[in-house]
Amino acid sequence: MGTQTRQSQRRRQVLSRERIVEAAVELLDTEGEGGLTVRALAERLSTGSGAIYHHVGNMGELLQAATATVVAAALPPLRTSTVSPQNPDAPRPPDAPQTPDSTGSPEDAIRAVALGLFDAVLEHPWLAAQLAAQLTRSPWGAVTPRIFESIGRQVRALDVPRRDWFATTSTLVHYILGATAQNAQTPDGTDGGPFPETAAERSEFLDAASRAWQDLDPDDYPFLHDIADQMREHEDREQFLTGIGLILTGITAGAPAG
Amino acid sequence: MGTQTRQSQRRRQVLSRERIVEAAVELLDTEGEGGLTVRALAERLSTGSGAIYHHVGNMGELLQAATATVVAAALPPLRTSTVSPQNPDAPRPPDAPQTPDSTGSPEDAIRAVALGLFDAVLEHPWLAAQLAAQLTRSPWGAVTPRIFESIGRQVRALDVPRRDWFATTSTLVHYILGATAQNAQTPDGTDGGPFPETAAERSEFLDAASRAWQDLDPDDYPFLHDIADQMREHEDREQFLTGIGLILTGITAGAPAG
DNA sequence: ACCTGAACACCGTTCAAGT
DNA sequence: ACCTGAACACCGTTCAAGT
Repeated sequence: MGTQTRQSQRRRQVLSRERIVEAAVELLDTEGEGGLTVRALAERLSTGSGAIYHHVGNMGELLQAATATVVAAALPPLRTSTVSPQNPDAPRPPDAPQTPDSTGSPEDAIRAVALGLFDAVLEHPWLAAQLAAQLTRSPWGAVTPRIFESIGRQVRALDVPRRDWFATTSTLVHYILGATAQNAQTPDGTDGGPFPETAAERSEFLDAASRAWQDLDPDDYPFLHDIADQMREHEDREQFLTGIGLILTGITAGAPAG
Repeated sequence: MGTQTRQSQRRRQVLSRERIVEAAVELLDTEGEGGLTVRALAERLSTGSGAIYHHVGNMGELLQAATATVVAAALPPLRTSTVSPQNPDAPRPPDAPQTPDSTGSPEDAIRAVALGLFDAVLEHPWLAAQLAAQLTRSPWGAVTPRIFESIGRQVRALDVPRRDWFATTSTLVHYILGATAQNAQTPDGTDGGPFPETAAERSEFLDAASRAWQDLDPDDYPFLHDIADQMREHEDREQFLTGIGLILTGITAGAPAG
């Protein structure tokens, strides 16, 4: 047990893809979208800029990995951790607690998944733009499948005919991503920079937007003019859940339980 | 009618914000996301890079203006022109199918608005990323209000109680933007570059994605594994309309006509 | 194998200088 | 007022050179 052989705690930890992604997330969280830079990353990891490319290959790939990491942490685990599904001969104790999935309705589980993403975006404002970017850049790869799986399982648990699974899940995922994108609350200030987000600032922000809607020509924008006050007073989270509820109603109304 | 006073067609037209935005759209259309550059723009307009900043002030502002222009062209006019129901100067893509006429039900009008955006994204692949970016950057300003107004008017025409106008419209808009974002069909190739998009390429693309889903560990991704074939065979436009229909069902089921 | 860091080919933006 | 275009302060990425 030499004294100098192990400084693993904090000093010269070997560079790895995992450590780089972790540092990238921290940088994005603290400095904003524009804060993630190969040079900044290298400095934070006490290494040269070129070293990054030995583990990551690409800035886009790094952003994708950072996004995937945060998304995975925000969603329920893929495998229920308590019991291994690979062990069919394991005897079930008669008093075994039911699995977490079976406790609530599928609707509640969908709401939980959606809120997990919603909250992740509040915690990591850069995530909204990244989710959207990833959705447009690699629609079926990268982070989307992870979200699709979490939602789709619950759709399957609803009384949705098999042929509608894909369309139904797509609708939910698209809504969640669209709604989530708008809730980044990163005002316009020339992208990047640390994020605001006190309650007072949010209120001020909505006030300004509401006034802007009210100042629009009522002949061009009669609707916006009408609901400018409704917009100012809306609550993001509540509105988000209302949307989920609307879609769930549409789903179950189309295929009533039988 | 002088011979030399008007060379407005192509030569030394005075630089203007409008002309710059127009050139930006062309550049984005032909060269892809990465093709819009102040230098490229200046060259295309036969001017210096600094001249751009006399009219636009900002790259972000320019992107916003380009997005707003294309979106406005894709949506029905804000004021109904009293006489002619048709819009003669609207540039229609050569193979664009006709959209449902707005003379029908509010539901059909909503579908028409949504399809207008859907088709605009097909025609301008860069639009998907820009819509998403604008949604996250200035959620209530820029292009969102224009879309909100078009959808909201039709929501008002449905039997939705006034207090639900905002939430209902938000839900539709969020879904439309989320679904639209995924339909950019711009594969991963290091953003920018001219876009692909033959039918064969699309099919190949979906095939690869479907195979990728099938190759996932069925213990981690049972749902994706199950619907991989459904994903491959889905038709974007039809799926998009199914989602709209689902939400419309939810809306009318929640507030039945009375 | 892993890392260094100068160098390269780009960006957006500015600004003295021209007309 | 409008435009020019060199210059500035950045980027991401590469690659000979080190260990």
